[in-house]
Amino acid sequence: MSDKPEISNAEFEVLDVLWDDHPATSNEVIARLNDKKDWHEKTVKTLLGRLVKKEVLGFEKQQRQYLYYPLIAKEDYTKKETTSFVSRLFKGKIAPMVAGFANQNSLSKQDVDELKALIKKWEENND
Amino acid sequence: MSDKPEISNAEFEVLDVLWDDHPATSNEVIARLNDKKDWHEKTVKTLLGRLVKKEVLGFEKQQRQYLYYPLIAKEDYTKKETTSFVSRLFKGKIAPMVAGFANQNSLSKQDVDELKALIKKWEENND
DNA sequence: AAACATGGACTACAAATGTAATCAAAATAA
DNA sequence: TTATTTTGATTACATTTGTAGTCCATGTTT
Repeated sequence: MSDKPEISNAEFEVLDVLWDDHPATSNEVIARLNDKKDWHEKTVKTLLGRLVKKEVLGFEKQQRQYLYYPLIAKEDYTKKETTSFVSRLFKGKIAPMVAGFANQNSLSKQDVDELKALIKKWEENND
Repeated sequence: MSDKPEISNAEFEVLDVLWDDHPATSNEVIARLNDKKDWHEKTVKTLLGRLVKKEVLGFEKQQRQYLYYPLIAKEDYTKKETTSFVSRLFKGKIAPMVAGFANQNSLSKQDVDELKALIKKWEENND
């Protein structure tokens, strides 16, 4: 039925600023990307166009400009990506991935507290 | 100094069977991939060649064939990939990623136990 | 109104990627 | 030994991706 979008890295950056706040004109997107990336205006417009063609973004005309907005929720996207990432690299097991992460990066107390909260919630639902 | 390998999806599949067991001839790799992927022999060989060129794989000649083996550890690769994944999609915070995962997939008791063990270990080292 | 600026559409083009086929040298079979 | 097979090396080719440039219609400035 519906095809998985297959969003490239560069496209993702564009989509991400729209997730942050939308709708937005191409110029707003360009301006916001300017902080992070050193992309030519035309490049960003190409990426916007590609995302529209991929049905990842929609837009509505405001006079002569377009107001772009995401057609997929960041949450949905990240969940799917995470599932496939964990499945590819960690045989679908989340703990080894967290272990590798913790080992490479430093976990803050807050990270740990949040994880504990998650676990607690899980345990409440599974007893 | 050293370049990040930039391993494509197809290349990753090949590398992954070599992580499972190596060294291996191209035919062994092809055979093992056959279970998962429906790739032509020539395709796999191309991928092996590209991985060698990228210095992700090494090989030594055994008579006329090559015995391929990984030049990078899966553990190192997954750690780096995980860090960059979490950083891109979750602003570097591990808990939201686990939350999204747990919400999309079902966590087993074992998953939770492993997470708890990780946390415990962290707490022992940080008091 | 004439000239210029702006915005999206279309075109460009090299590198990476997926997916093989062809070639040549060596090993093997007839 | 001659034909055939096998193996890696080289070549092929469409698509995707990164990164813009050009065209054209419309909006804006003088």
